[in-house]
Amino acid sequence: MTSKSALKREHIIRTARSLFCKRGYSSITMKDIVEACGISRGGLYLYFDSTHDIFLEVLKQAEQEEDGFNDDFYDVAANSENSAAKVIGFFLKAQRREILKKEDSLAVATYEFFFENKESRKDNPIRNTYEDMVVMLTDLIERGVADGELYEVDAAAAARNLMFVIEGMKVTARTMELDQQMVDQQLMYIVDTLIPA
Amino acid sequence: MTSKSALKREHIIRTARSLFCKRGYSSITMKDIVEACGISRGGLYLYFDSTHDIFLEVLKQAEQEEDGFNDDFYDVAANSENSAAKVIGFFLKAQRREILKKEDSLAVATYEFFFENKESRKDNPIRNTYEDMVVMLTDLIERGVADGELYEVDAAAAARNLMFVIEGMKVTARTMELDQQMVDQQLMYIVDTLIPA
Amino acid sequence: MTSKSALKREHIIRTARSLFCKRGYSSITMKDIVEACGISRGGLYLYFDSTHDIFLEVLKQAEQEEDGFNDDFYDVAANSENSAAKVIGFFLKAQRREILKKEDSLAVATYEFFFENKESRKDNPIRNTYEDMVVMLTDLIERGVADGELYEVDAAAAARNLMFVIEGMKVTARTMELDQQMVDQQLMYIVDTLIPA
Amino acid sequence: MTSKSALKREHIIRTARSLFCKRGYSSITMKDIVEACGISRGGLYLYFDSTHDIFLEVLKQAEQEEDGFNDDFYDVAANSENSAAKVIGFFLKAQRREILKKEDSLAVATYEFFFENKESRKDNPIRNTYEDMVVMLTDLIERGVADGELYEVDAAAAARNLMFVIEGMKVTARTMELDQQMVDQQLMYIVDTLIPA
DNA sequence: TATGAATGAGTCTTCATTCAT
DNA sequence: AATGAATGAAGACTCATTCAT
Repeated sequence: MTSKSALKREHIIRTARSLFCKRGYSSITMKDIVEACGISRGGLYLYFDSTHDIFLEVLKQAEQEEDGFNDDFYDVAANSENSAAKVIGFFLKAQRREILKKEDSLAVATYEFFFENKESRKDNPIRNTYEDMVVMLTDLIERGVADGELYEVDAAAAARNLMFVIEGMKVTARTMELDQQMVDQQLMYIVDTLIPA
Repeated sequence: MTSKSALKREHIIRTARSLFCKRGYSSITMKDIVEACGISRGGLYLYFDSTHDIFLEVLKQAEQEEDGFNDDFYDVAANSENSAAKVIGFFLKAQRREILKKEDSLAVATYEFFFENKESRKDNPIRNTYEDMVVMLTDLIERGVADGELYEVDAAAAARNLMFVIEGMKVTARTMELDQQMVDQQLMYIVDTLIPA
Repeated sequence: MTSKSALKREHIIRTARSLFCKRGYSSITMKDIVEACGISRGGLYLYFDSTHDIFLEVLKQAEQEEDGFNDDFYDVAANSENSAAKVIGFFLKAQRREILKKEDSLAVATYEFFFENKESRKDNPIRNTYEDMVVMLTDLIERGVADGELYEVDAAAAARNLMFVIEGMKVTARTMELDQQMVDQQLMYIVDTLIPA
Repeated sequence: MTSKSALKREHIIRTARSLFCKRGYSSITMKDIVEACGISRGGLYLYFDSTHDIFLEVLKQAEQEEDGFNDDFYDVAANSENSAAKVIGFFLKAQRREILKKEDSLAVATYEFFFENKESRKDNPIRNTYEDMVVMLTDLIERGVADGELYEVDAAAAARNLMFVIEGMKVTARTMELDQQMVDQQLMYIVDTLIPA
């Protein structure tokens, strides 16, 4: 049975998450969260000491969901029936969604959080998930190269390159303008540099 | 003639810039700037109404300096004596510096600023300089392709790809960890996808 | 039979007392006591309504212990075998300990409590014990004077004088500095003014 | 010319002082002072950072006034025309006022302050003034003894004894009850132990 | 122009106290 | 009896902004 207290904690995290998605990290105050949750000032402090702590929790939870995707991705990648090209396509499609996501994205909040918290950079859920992804991509590309499906590229470098392009588009979508067309153009370009026509 | 007032304005902008470099955009207050400048509270308001306005001015000035570089780059690129490969190398070396710059970089402040100011995204100096760069790179790559110096790529897509990888590394260097080695690996990789060995 | 409830009450009082000894009266909150006792917030309120009430109870109990000493003192004083000088020496030695006691003393808390609670000044356990002591000392000195053991002093005034010097040293030890040597000097001085060499 | 700012500072100190006299130290908040002064919350912070700092200033000022008395006392004591007995009488009369002072006394606030601030005990204006007084009294009693005006007492011990009795009465007047009669009785007693009839 | 004192709104944080279980 | 979640009032502190000089 989930205790009432655990449910409330959940409620706070979910509410806070939607605030962080809408308005980023830096500008959110404990008061904002209190009001959005419809609880008392003191009540929030029973569960969390600061927006920093709350965001960490939001991140942790978001990563768990993301890990779900990664697991799926891993399964797909591990299945030798699927060609590397196909898996890469699957991956890019998912990333495309992330890049273009507006309402529901923690991207801006996460950037802001890590700008402010240099200490947290080394060991945090985001970082770990990120590195996992690099490893999976590297393996995948290696396999593709071995199978002659992909160009003869340095798999590790290519994997990271992919990640940097995606990261670059993610941040550009949130600081300048980035339309769907351009994302598609880029993804296509990446595919072209990896997969012989 | 530079009036006293213009000098003071300059002084404010320069001082604020160093604050923004050190501590980003969001956390800087009018009070911080007043204190760093050694002027009076009221005095600052004679010149600027908010940190927002000041940052805009800082950006404008930073872009002017950058334009200086762009002009140089343009000259180098336009000089038909220089091979496209050589110019791209020149460009990448400059970007490498930007990516790894710690002390003196407005990157974090700029990200924070545009995260908070969605309105400013469409028309701002950064954006314009950025687009100028894309155009120059596109021209350059086109020429390289035409000369048979580069692989047969879609010049526009390749130019943007370059920019996204760089942007991705810039933001990663400021939210996670990114060492010089990895930057070099990536730049090498880019070169390899463009320039036949 | 000691009920469970009475035991808990005891536990609270004892725990609170050690807090008051360590940190005085004013700064102690109900929360502090709850946490030190390891009981629930609501639980404490079943027994006491405020730190004020708790402190009163602590005082009452402390006075009972002190009354034990006073009874002993009274017995010693009443025993005509003991010279007045000897009894006074016995008394001063005990006071010396009190004055210099650091860890385990309620002195600061008591001062703070009565500073804040003017109403309680007239009738409280401290006051009563104090007056008992004055009476005992007065009797003792009277006897000593009658026996020719002490100088011819006004016994009531001398008794109070003794008490004021002690009080003065007690408070000085807790607001300024007061070393053991000075206490001894003073006790010696008092003895000299009372007892012919 | 006294600047407006210095006047306001003065105003704050005077207002705070009367609060400290009325209600002691611990219970006074920055808000209390703000309201008593009729200024804004932020306004007070322009001058002082905490009640601690304000009280220190109040003490400093009070000590300056007290030093005025001490100077007078010193002059009287130094004038060889005045017998030691007369000077002691002068001193005791002044202390009598202090002990019985109700409205206008910083005594309680000062005790509370030093209970809370053990660090400040060693070097603070109160302490210094106190030690000055001990020295003056010691000199005075020494002289009185030399002149045969006083009993043959240890001057240093007698001076401190005097101070402790006074301190004892001061604190007793503020934690229990102490009427004028008892004070007079005690002062008389002190005189009797020092000055032959 | 320039100053810096002054304001007051906004946020953080802690606690006494209550109350459903 | 006992728990501990919840509340809301209270106080600390900071800043953007104004204004008299």
